[in-house]
Amino acid sequence: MYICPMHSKELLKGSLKTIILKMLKEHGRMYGYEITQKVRTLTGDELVITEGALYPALHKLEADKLVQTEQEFIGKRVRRYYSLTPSGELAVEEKVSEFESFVQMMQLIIQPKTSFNG
Amino acid sequence: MYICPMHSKELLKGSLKTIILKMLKEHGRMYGYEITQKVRTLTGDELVITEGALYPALHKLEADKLVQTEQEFIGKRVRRYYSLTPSGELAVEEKVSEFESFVQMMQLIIQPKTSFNG
DNA sequence: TTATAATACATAAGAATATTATGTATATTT
DNA sequence: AAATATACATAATATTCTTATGTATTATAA
Repeated sequence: MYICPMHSKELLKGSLKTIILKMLKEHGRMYGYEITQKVRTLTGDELVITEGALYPALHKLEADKLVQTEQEFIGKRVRRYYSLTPSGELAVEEKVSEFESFVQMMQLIIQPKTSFNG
Repeated sequence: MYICPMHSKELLKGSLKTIILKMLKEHGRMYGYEITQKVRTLTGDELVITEGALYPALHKLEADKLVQTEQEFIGKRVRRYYSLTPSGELAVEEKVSEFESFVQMMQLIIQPKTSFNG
């Protein structure tokens, strides 16, 4: 299985943790694979988070105590659930508003106001 | 002179070339330092492009033939003007619409539609 | 007039974060 | 039985920033 994701993956850089935290905020506890699938369906298969990006990001968030984990066994298969810590709850809001600020700044550059269509 | 830029510089990653190309598109030919200053004033000192990011990005764009340069001397000081090549003209549109697609995808994640406020 | 700040370029070391590839193993579908 | 999907993980590599440093000219303020 290999699906070509969005054209510019570069833009994902710096937004992945925001995405993960927001998904956990919205859906409560989730496991890694579940996050990638939810993001895919949410974005109509446009945004595909690779495992090589996802798991290191989750581990980093855990090391930073923004998420906490609990293991479960589904049959013999291990599943690692992630959920927000109190710090994580705060971090989501920060990250999301940072992103929104950034988009607003980008709009200033991308959609410059002229005397005609300003 | 050292001004603290936006909180999350991570987000810049992947957008810098888009910014540069769009600035050249809007303002015609520009030199590096001019780009940083224009971006700063445009964004109310929020987005500060550092030299260590700017010049390598410009050199990369030149190597990729998206921009072309001409040197000028202002007194004894060299100034290197950049402008879009035909490929660069195409690339701006691509990059900008990629960015806009990305933002739309992020909105799907960040502002999920509920049955109440959807 | 002289020190400081602004202008204007450049590059190197290091950090962060992604891609791509690989590995392991279980469960489900064809 | 084979292929695909589920579910984790990590290593090598690439990209792209930050931070720091370097050089040099011009303008401004003390």
